[in-house]
Amino acid sequence: MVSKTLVTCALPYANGSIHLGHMVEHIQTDIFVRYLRSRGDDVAFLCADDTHGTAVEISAQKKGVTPEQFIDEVWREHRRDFHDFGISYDFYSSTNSPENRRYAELIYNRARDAGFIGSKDVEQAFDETAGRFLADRFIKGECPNCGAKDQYGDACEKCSATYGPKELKQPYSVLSGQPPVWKTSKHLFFRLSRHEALLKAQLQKLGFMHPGLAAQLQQFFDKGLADWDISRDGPYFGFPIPGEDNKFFYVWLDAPVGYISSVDAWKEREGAALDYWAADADARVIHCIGKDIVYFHCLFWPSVLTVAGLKVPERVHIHGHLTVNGEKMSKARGTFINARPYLELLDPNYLRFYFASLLGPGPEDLDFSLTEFRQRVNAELVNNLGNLANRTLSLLARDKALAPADEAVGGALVREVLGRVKEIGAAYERFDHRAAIKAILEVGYAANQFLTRTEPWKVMKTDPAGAKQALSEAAEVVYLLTALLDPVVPQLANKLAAQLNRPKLTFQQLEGATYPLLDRSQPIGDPSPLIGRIEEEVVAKLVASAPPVEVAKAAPKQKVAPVAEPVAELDFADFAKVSFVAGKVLAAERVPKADKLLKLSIDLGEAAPRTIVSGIAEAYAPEQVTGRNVVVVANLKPRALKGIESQGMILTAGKGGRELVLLDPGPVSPGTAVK
RNA sequence: UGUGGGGUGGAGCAGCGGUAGCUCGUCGGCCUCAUAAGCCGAAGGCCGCAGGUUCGAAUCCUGCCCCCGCAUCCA
Repeated sequence: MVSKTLVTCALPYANGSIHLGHMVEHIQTDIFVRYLRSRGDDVAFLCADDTHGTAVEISAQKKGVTPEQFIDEVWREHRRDFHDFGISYDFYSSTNSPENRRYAELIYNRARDAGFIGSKDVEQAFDETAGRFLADRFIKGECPNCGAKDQYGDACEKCSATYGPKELKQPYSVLSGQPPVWKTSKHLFFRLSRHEALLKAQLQKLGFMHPGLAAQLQQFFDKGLADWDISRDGPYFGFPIPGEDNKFFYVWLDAPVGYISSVDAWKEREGAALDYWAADADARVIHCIGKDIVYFHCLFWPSVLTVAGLKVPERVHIHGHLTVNGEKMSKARGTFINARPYLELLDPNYLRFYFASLLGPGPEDLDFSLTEFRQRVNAELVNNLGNLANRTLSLLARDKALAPADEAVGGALVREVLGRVKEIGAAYERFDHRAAIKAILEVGYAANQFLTRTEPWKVMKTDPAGAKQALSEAAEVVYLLTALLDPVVPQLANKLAAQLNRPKLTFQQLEGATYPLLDRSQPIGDPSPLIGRIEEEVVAKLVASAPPVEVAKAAPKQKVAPVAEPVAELDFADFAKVSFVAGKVLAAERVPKADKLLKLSIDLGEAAPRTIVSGIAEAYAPEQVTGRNVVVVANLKPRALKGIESQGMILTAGKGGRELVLLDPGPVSPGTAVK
């Protein structure tokens, strides 16, 4: 058993606000950490903002501030959000810190010395106006294959041809609109492939990660581990690479380093991190991440740490994502709920309890259903547990005195609860918070039953001592709840403790504890309702409240969320160029290896039927479309999809996927123009 | 199509070889200390489908269907 534990959450990207999706991770980890602390472990709980990269730079530019100013403001906001949700970070740092730079350099230098850094010349587009190299997605032009305009530099969205950005015709920079020039630049690569055997072994290590997800990573070995481009040419918002001229670490290199450097920042001591991260440190590291960034944490990160002579995490706990009312959080549906609007409407303990009651140890998604949220929290937290405390303490509050413990009469209920403490702690430890909550609720039921059975409010009139005895035993259970509930709803545990007029219990104290736990000579405090119910109207406001503009894209920054461009007005002349024609589907078949595509043969009244590939396979089976009349855009430039040339497009209505309907021109003969 | 996860009463889940269970919700009754809380009871399921193994399968095996995520991909 090691003496110290470092626990981290994934570093939120400094390009947007904290939302309820983030909170799933930070709340469950906070529960885990609070349990470990309660049990007496020496835990450091750290996190930081991930601040570098082009996305942040561009956001800052748009706002007319420097990147440093931008991330500083976001950092304050993030820190406040987490604080207000009761996330008990020992320190919340930033990757744009001197400590982080130092460790990024240290790791890089060690990797280089170990021969793990290679270099390769990469010819890249350069924007002379903007004075910077252009990543593939910052350069557009005409597809060399099909001539489609405004295609990105790596692949054509129209004909799915892949090519290098240099092959684009009429290329232009997205930043300046000017044609780029071609420059060769040296890029540095991390030789991940050298660690294949080591990583395979790492993934097999018991308890390191979810076995199913480890199996999924197998595909990367099958494809062959690719070496990893870790350098970007300046100007780039990040750290310069030592020994190189105008080269910077790619943001994903220095981001996880934040797990290390935040220890130094927290301790305000250079090298403090090595207490945890040195290969032989008497400590363990546990990361908590979402399933979207498994690759980085379970392949790249262990490899980097190993080559740098540092400790590989003992455990990477991977959780699922949050859906709202069963669907992905969406701005359009108003279900994209940020942390701040939630806090303005509702007590954070509700959400902490609700998430806890749903969170299992695995990577399954969990749903924030508004009705479920309100019903469960009201029934379980407020009615069962909150009311238990209140009904017990209210009766006791008449003179605030407890009965002396009498083991001959009482203690059965308390002993029963004590018998479950271990199980509850074990559940918290494996992130099976819903199992912990379930057990705690059973404690609540048992105590409520006990009160119904002993009827102290009635007995009080005939046998005051007996009633006191029963109430005091119930109060013991409430006292136990101060420890059991503390990881999930710490503020409420504090409140209970205050009403009992005692400090709250810890799991450590509960270990080997026996009845009675309460010092019966000490009076209790003033009871009051623990927490009120969630009102339906308030929950409704949660989704009704205008969703914030900025969408925080959790981790993979390389995927920039597409911004909906306003639909440009179209001249009638241009519109008239489009030829809509009625057609009849003669045959349809699925396209192999594509679950959205159907290959259709369509009669347009021409000499030969057209082949059109359409993304309707999720909504229609081949036999369902055969024989149907459809509307076809007949003069669209042909484009290859999955190697099949599609000679047109069929019109559909709906948002896509399964929700999609073919437009029917009615009973007209193939070739009839549609206007 | 590949890959991972999953299909158990209205909802969310547990059970993973031996009489189908928990919470929420619904309905009925009891109680009145308590935040219109609590307690008791009821209705509601051929455990995705079809085979097989077994004395016995929700639980093991085989095949299939459907859902979700990732990959591919959606003119």
